[in-house]
Amino acid sequence: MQTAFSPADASLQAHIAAEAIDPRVEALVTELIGRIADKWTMVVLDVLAEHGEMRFTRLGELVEGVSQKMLTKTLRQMERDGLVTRTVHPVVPPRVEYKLTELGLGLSEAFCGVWIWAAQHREQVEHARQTFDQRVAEQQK
Amino acid sequence: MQTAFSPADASLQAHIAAEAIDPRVEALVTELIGRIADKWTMVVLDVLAEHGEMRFTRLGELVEGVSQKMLTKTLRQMERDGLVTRTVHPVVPPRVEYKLTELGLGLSEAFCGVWIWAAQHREQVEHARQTFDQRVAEQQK
DNA sequence: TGCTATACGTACCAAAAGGAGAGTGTCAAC
DNA sequence: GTTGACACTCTCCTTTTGGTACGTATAGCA
Repeated sequence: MQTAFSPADASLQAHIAAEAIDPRVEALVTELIGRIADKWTMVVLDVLAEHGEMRFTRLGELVEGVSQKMLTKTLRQMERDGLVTRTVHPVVPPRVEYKLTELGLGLSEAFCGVWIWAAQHREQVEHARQTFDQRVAEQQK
Repeated sequence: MQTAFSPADASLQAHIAAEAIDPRVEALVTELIGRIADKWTMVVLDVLAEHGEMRFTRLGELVEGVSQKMLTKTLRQMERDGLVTRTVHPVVPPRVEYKLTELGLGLSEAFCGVWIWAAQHREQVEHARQTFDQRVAEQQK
């Protein structure tokens, strides 16, 4: 066994100082973030935050590149996590509306900081990548 | 072809209003976030932000559950993206120190909001999941 | 009698992620 | 002479992810 280094832990304690330092909190938070921070969830969150209530097909148009399968899966997951509500109108061609809950809206606001950071530092990251790749290429010569 | 809905887009324009509305910006930002927001990168970012400079093995201890393979890969990627610096001391048992750059530090701060949100709303999410699962189970009866 | 639209569900399959475990090189300590 | 520390690297193998394509129900329309 070389995987999973020793369980010495207790990190992150300073993070939310007044909040609980529950031993399982970090694991749960990590899992939550891991689940939320996949590509599609983030984009759907973003589109929904900007356009409000929306139907399935329209969402699929705005979330560029997503397949129907993934959109369905992502929306189900978000519904399960309480981030969106799914309203089915029992009409002839089915009509389903998706909308962010308060919880989802709050998350999208929390993520806003990351979006802004990414937009502002995009060039720096790209430059760093070029430099790194160049260095690696030279070492291999 | 049913995948990838029509390319009607132009979303997110309001996001960083004054900033460029470059057609490729969104794609690049999305890719950047997608890369950054994987499980290990986030945790490494967090641990490094709290403990400062650190060696490989120690990092592996604090990032609970990570395998050496994944830790190496994650760190290489972060180095490539300019988030960490890797300092090799050419001594007998190798000694390598990892440290966040300004860029990495900035990102960890941007992510802080998400951490806080996750910690604060963990119970709500768990409750939503239980409700959802129950509803699904009842529908299948 | 088809045809279309909507919001999926499902079967199949390829690619990627990621864990387990062993190997590597070097030098110092026992 | 062998063991151990460190920071990996490599191979093998399983699991997960995600894309493609097709199926489905219903009713209005031509």
